[in-house]
Amino acid sequence: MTDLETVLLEREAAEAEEDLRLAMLARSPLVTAYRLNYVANSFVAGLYGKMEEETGISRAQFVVLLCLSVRDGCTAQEIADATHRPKNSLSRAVRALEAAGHIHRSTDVRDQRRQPLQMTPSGRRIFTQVRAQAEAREAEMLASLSAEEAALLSKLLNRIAQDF
Amino acid sequence: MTDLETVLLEREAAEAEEDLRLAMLARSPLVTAYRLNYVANSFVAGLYGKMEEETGISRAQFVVLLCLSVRDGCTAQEIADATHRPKNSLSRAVRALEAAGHIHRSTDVRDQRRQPLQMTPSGRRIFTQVRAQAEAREAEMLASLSAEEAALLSKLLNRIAQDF
DNA sequence: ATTGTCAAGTTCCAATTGGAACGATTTCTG
DNA sequence: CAGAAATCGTTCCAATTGGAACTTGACAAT
Repeated sequence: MTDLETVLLEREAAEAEEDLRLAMLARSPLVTAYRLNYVANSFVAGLYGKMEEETGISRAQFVVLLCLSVRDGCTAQEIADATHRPKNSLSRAVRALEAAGHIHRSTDVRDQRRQPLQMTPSGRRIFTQVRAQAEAREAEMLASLSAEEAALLSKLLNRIAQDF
Repeated sequence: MTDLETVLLEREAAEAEEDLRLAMLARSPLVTAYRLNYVANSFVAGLYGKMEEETGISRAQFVVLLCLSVRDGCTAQEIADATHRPKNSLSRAVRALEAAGHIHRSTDVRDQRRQPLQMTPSGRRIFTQVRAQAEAREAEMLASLSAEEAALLSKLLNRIAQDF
């Protein structure tokens, strides 16, 4: 087989392979929802595997750190409510983060059921790392858009998220 | 406790509860990615449980039907490539759909490894049902946007999805 | 023809998941 | 104040998941 033939066949294969992918993005029922989920899945697919492997921080653990970065001292229950994640997996994530020394867990003296969580310096260090990875992935994601378009996208998503 | 007090306390509780949720949406690092994933999760969370319970169609099965609705006769491998879903779970979904009589699976005479899939009339019927559910959910999702804004959102997501 | 490589689909299995029940604590109600 | 109801976090366990190995088939190179 000549090089040219090889190239042509590879291109054809690549096109056939991408064909359904692009057809779905272009014409599937639920186009908007499909595109939204497609992009969201692509985002996390690339990210969490690498993150866990390089830093040992799982998806649930990252969510916890992200929440603490916004409101240090919040509880697992509040995180569960805010992110719609099952509280038992958050419980596991909290324990792992605590074991790794990335967060500190205390008991609310007013209400001993509540256990406010706080990032330790080690937690802040690791969060800086994983945030950088995630931000890089976000930048890749938005690379096809201009700054104005990206801002608009974010605004529209925010509007939807408010009561959804 | 008076009714008014009850209402006020409930509102306060609801606000405290939503506080972190809204704070995350407003100020978390990775705002755009966070909002995107939040909306995508909210979309599927409500949908797939109800869908499976009411029609017996799982998420993976829905994906297969959705692909067949765009390209009848495509194979499990093509679906896996197009949707980035592991092929073993698609294999299971295909078997279940076939067992339920919703799809027909043949063997490509040219290449006996390939098994083109086709919706049966029963499959088309059930797909009409689940598509209606999903479209209703999509409509809920987009309810906060005008038609123009929704179209713009879809366009921006499509642009991102093209090479991401 | 034979051998090696690759692709489609399946199966195996270890790990993860999340719903449900639980124990401990607080809050509500009568 | 006593009992009921609700809340926070944990544990249990059945089911799902997806990576990796496997089977079968196609095809290129020799």
